Amino acid sequence: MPSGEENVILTVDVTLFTLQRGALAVALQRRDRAPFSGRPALVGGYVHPEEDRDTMATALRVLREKAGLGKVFLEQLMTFSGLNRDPRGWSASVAYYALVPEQDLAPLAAREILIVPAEEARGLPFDHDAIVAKGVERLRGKGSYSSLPAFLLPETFTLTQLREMYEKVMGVSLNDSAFRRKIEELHFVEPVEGAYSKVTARPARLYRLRRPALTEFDRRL
Amino acid sequence: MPSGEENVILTVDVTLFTLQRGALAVALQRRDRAPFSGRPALVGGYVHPEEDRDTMATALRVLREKAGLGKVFLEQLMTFSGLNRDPRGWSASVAYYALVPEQDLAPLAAREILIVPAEEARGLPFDHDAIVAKGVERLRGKGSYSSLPAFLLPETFTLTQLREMYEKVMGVSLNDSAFRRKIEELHFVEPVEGAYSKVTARPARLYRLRRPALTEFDRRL
DNA sequence: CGAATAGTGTCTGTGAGACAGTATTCT
DNA sequence: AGAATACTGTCTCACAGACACTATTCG
Repeated sequence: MPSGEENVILTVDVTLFTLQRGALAVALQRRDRAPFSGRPALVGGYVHPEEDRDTMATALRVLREKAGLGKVFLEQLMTFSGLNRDPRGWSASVAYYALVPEQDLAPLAAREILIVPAEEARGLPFDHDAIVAKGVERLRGKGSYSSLPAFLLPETFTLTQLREMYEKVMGVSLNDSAFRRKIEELHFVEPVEGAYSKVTARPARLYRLRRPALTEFDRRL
Repeated sequence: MPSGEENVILTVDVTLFTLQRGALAVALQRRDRAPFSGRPALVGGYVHPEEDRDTMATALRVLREKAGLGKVFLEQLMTFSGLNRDPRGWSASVAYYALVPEQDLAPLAAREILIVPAEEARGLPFDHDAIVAKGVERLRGKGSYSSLPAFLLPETFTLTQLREMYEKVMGVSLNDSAFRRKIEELHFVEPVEGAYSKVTARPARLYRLRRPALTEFDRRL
């Protein structure tokens, strides 16, 4: 029998991304217990083996219990581990990232959760700085060849909103007509019959994702 | 104090990729203990917290102890977890994948390790089928926009060898002159001064990676 | 010399950026 | 009408595939 697998702490940490004032932001929750009690950190918690089907279930439960969030886009990022990341001892944290449209953030208000711009999420406890950095990196990378940025938008959106979201996530500016062409060709979104957004001078057609899950493209947007 | 984190099994599993007879293959090791004793499975083992700095160290140790391998390309894939993947109970396995040139496989011979084509690695115990599938997926995906396939080649290689490796990993055929142009532009490899491979009719210039680590490209190869 | 493979030069089609031009709504 | 934003059409340039052509070695 192997000897050394006792006393390993297994947790899940979620980097919850959203948009705030037009910039990519992450949710930080003030910790209510030691270690680092009172300090803002990623939303996370212990894996409960008797309750959680797997770590994805842990992430969903943590989002529900600690942030009041139900359906969100959630994907595993990577696992961070080692002796020094948690003062309680050797630990492994399976990190996830979630994408939540700004409109769906209402449940967070009651829960001591701050939304801070992604670049300002520094000096966090544990190795949460590294987790956030990795999440941003993944978001930028995968954003350019997948429907990922669309999950930061409400269910229906205009092509201008979609382009602007890609621009914010990828940190570049995109040519409008080329963008429309590519969206047309990739057809991972479809127009909602007869639905128009009326917030701008000329009403714009509303689109929605054709599939509820992430779509990856052959080429970059 | 939280209640449910005891008795969680934490392991590491490594999908060791190599090339055999021109096709992508994985290393499987006959298990020497329960569960699934005697069945071929991925190379893996328990995390030893008092010995392993982190799970990457576990992977390196397991490769050293069980496969006799030292320096190999190693990257985290993702973590697989849940109640049903291991008959011993709720477990989490941090999966890694390794790339080893065919020439470096000598140490495996003495160790009950089989090399089987990636598509034939089916019916493995635990959820190792899923881990292999995810590894192949990652390899194919990342191979097209990074120097990843080069890590399956010996230290120096010809451009024809490099192209063929990309073709095998990505499962497509590439235009030779276009490939050479892109390699030139991306310059993640450099010619070795005065070194030529003499295995073909006309000797070919030998190249090596400019950086020992993975390089990601802006565009696809 | 011919076979075989390495490596180069050039043509062409496709697709992306640029940007002008048209459409629709509001004040 | 004019502003503002949505959307479309077209020009051009760059790049990738195709492929012919040259280079070098061996038998």
